[in-house]
Amino acid sequence: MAATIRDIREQTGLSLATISKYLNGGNVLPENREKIETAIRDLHYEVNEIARGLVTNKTKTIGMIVYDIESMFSGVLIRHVGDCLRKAGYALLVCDSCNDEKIEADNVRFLINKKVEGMVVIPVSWKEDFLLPTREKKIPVVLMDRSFAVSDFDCVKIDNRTAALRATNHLLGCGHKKIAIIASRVEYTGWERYKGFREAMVQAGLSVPEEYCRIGAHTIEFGHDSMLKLLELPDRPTAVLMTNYETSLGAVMAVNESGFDCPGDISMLGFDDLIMSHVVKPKLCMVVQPMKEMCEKAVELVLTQIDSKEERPPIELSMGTTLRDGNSIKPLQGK
Amino acid sequence: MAATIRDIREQTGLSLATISKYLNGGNVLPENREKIETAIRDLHYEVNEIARGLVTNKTKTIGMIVYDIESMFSGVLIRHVGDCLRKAGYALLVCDSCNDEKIEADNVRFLINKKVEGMVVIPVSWKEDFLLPTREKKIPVVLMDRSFAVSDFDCVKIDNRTAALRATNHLLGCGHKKIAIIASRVEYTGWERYKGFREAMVQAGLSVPEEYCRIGAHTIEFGHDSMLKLLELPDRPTAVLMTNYETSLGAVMAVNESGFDCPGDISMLGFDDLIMSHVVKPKLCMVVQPMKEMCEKAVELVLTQIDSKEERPPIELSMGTTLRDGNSIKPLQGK
DNA sequence: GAACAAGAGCGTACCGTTTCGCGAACACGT
DNA sequence: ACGTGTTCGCGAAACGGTACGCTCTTGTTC
Repeated sequence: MAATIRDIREQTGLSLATISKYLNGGNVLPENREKIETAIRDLHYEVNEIARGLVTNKTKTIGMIVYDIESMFSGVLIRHVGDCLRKAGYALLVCDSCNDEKIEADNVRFLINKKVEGMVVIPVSWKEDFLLPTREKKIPVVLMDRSFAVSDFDCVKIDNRTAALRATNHLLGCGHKKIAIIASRVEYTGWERYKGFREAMVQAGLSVPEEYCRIGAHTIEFGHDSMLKLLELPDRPTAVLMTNYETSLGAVMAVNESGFDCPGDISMLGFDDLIMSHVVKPKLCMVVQPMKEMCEKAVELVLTQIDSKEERPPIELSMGTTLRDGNSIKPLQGK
Repeated sequence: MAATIRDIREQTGLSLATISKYLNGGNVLPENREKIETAIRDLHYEVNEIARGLVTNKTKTIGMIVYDIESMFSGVLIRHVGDCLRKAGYALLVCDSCNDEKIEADNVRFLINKKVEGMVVIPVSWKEDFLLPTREKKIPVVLMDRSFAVSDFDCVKIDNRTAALRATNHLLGCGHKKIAIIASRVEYTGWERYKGFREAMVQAGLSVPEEYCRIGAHTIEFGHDSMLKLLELPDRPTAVLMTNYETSLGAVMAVNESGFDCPGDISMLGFDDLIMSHVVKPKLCMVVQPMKEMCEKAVELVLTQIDSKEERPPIELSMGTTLRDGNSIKPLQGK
């Protein structure tokens, strides 16, 4: 059906090798170049990437595994990573882990089977075991947003500790002392943010009651429940720091449903602005990540790994964050 | 590096043909089956889908083009389509049109170049021109959510007219008479929903002032602006019907920022529930689509098109919707 | 026991590219 | 006129599978 390189040979009288050379940007005589180009036009020829892939052993495809494709956070990352890759001539194969470690491990095998040349992964699991198969096959991997305690993989993320520390300091600066935190237990990210929070509190000479620390799942539900529990405490906190997108969302939900007023009754500071900060009232003060830049870096890392054959130690990129103002924080006359 | 079918031949002493037959589920002698299986285990053999694709001319890949990957609506659809395809042994290549017709057209060409066997498309354009290349190559296409005025493609969507009509009747049933609508101008979907709305109003013997009809872009911004304008009218509507996800989101935003109260000052009825109806206060009453079922149908349609070689007239599937209760509608003592 | 059918295995051509080694043609300086 | 170097083209062998048509075993039936 479709024209092949052989059809071009027929029409031009040249050899396969010459035509192939032309297709790959090699030098051919102007006269032959002409012939080939008209033949391509006449026959509507397009190179068959499958056949090319068979011999070059390259698929020009990168796999991306996201923890939850329904999350807007994933969506934004997918868009930017896809854009960058497209510019570099690569395609993106997206897999959704549905927040499930088993599916995540399946995804890795699936992508290997699809012969992707590299992977960008926002992991669900706490351990890197599920990525082991990529090591066997020497497939470059770049983690995003989340990394592991001891990691052997390239990673692009934000400086979680500092971000949380500064966010907490902001609350402290507004006069808050009774600050609660909602964080995720499972991975490094949540843990680092939690540490940043504790550090700021210790520096301020404040102690944090057990019941102010809600460490749990990375879900809207957990954020929701945690916030409700916090609001029910006899000694309510005056401010809450939510350390990821999902729990921020859930917490906002809970406050809106509870009848409490933000910032009147409780101040809030969230993480990971997406459209959310606009849709909720009042506008949420948030820690925002440079998502586009992170994606550019991630793509850069995975492509350089592909290009250079030598091993190199893993690179961990820590990007800065900014604190975006809102009016979800009430200044307290302190001390 | 990786083991090939030829390595298996070495170890087993069988021929390529026999091994290939085994791999494709053919019958081989139990004794040979045994040999092949141990060889596969020993050598960690995995079939090379690229090579297989070259000869069978099949990639076992479906392309999906979504209008905006940052929209949760897209995310949900991607997840379900991906799930269904995976079960059928197909991979999903996702492309993001960024609400841009030019990018959309590029995406079609890109997917054709990637030799996908079929496409699932949530279009941005109002015309089907950009899909013409798929016709030339005889690549099956299924549209989702949005179709064209005169369409030559399979399509899975909801019964937009009825959905809007019933939603409007619900508002009317609550005693509302001054009902405004925010709809998208561009495609069939928005137009049908608008027609359903008009129909219900006419049936109720009510006229709709010009300034109550906000027909425009399919964006959060348009929803936001429209709602603000409606709230500023000297003769404010008592209820607003938002006919898609983005404008619903924008409208909610606007009300929250404006200081008006919902449902006290204004009642709202939205379209396309995603997590949104929980995160906003009060809980939004919404028209919800059977998204999972729609995806199952879409995949079914595209796969049957692939399997059967004969042409058949396009199938347009119209699914029913349900009206999900909330408390964003204030009952009026009418008449 | 011959005729025949069914089942299994085998060779080999092919899918559409790239790549490698080699040779032809040409230009140049001496 | 000759060696030298450069440029460009060619033939053929991969790459890793599938599939067609043939042969060779078996087992069954009369």
